Amino acid sequence: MAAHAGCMGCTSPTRELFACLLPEQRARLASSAVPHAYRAHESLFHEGTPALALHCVHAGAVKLFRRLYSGEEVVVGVRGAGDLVGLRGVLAGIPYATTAMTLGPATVCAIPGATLLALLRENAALAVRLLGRLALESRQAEDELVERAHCGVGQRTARFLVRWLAPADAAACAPRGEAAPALGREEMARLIGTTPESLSRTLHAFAREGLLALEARRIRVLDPVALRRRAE
Amino acid sequence: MAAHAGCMGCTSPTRELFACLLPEQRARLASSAVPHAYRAHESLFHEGTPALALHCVHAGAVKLFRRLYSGEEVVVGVRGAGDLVGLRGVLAGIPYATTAMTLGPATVCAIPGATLLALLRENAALAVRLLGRLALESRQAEDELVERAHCGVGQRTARFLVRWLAPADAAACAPRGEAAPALGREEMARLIGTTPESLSRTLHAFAREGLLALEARRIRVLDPVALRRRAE
DNA sequence: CGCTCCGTTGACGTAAGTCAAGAGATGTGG
DNA sequence: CCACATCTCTTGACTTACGTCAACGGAGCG
Repeated sequence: MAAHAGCMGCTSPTRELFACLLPEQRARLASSAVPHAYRAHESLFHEGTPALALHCVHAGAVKLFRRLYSGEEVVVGVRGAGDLVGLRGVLAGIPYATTAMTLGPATVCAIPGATLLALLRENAALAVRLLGRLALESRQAEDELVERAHCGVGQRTARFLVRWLAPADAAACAPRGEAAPALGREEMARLIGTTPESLSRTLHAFAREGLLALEARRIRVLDPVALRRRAE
Repeated sequence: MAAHAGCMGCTSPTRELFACLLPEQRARLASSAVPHAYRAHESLFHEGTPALALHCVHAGAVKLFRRLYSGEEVVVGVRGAGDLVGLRGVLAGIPYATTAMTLGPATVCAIPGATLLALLRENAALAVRLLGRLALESRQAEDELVERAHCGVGQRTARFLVRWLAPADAAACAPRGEAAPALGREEMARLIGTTPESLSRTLHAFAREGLLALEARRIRVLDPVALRRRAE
């Protein structure tokens, strides 16, 4: 158990989620949930493979994407500390629809699907909470769709930067304090749903307007208010 | 009960979903699930309002959309016979994120959220099935996102026509046999995520290639194979 | 007959992807 | 420490797919 102190850390932003467990159940969860420190660009699971585990992101960030026949990857979402990854597949008993890959160093707990389903059968409150999470997941996908459909690259970029660099709700979640990993242009572009070239132009346009400072690999926000307004 | 024969019809494509109910439970469902015949362009519920009921589409088609500040609507999905609408809001206890509106005449059952949640508490099997549906909903949104992100208007149009006009799985679901309602260009364009002008051009391009015949308000598929290939 | 509405078509504008070349970085071996 | 190779980023020129605007045409209807 002591060995899994880190995993109870895993349940830290997720603590509320598992707060409804009985001590015995919590122990069971702790003993089978295996926390793992990933390095950058490691994958948690692959599109199309059976959903064996639910992943709780403790620290770091994870991108979810599908690979098209053409080989290019379409990112459908990014998850950070406190988020669950792979919930849908586990709950519905269907294969993962996306590949999950860390964007930087990350700590992630893997909760075996069987364990989760067992807990879920015993504890209705947990079921309700997970349901809420699944609903959130569905909503996020929809939001993402609307955003891509309607917003231009500029707006999407601004929105991304706000979410990525701003510990907006830093007040609430302490572990989010960690600096977001510096991304390459290629990767950042994919997360936003554009190309490195277009991203570069957009970024420099923002810099010219005094919103950002571009230094080496680092992006510093100079005018958060204007940036947020740009994100609408 | 006899009055609700139509509603057990409502559970017809959905029959499998509610097959797990005990007779007593099924009776309870039947007595509170109210089937209603909608006319074209009536709304089932509105974005932002509390999710009071789960809607089962018995016949017809329903579009789900959000309205932007600008006033334009973004369609995030279309549901047909056998599909559930509004599941997410009811299960998660959050307001509807979209407005649901019939595309043509439609028969839809409204199951009060309270009734559903009560049944759900008693019947774990039902919970699991609904969960699967919610997972499906989440996946559909993701699919839609990938499609919009990657495919051009031509491909999306072809894909839409295949889904809309082809009783592809007509074998399985009999009630789907009904002709899809003829849509105006404006509406069809929105469903595809484009403009009436672009749609018109695309449609006529398809017609020139011999894939379609455009007669008055009706679109007839001349070469289903080629059309499907065009949809990838 | 003339109205309005919808669909069609053309001309044009624009955002963003593509291609290609250059400019910094970063790293490696001599 | 420099020379060289590699890689990422940036920039410019070009292309393309669509959206936008506007005019036109036909169908339905009073």
